[in-house]
Amino acid sequence: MSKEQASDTLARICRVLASIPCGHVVTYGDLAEMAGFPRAARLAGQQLRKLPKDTALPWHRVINAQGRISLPEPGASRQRERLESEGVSFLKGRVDMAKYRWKP
DNA sequence: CGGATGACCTAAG
DNA sequence: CCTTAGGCCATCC
Repeated sequence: MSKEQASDTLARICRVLASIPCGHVVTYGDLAEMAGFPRAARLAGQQLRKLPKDTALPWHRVINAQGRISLPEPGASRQRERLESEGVSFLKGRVDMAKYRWKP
């Protein structure tokens, strides 16, 4: 794979990421699929890991299919705070997917 | 070029 | 609810 493609992959992920509405969430699998990479959930995480910590993109709106934070501390706390601050509540450590999952 | 890697997913015990 | 096992995919090294 050339560098060009790798860079484009991140660009695609970011494009979708930026389109996620405030107060909603998507799974890694969804993000990958919407970016054009069906079944490449792990790729989504790998790409998100590249984002600078001060990015303006809503990286916090991405969680795993179980509705749980899939990020090691201290990131997990920061993600949860951001989500709660925009209206996404947690119950038993999980997000109510049926209610907050964004599906266009 | 080929195995290792990871912010994953699902089913099953 | 926790653990194991198998599958997946592009990128990394």
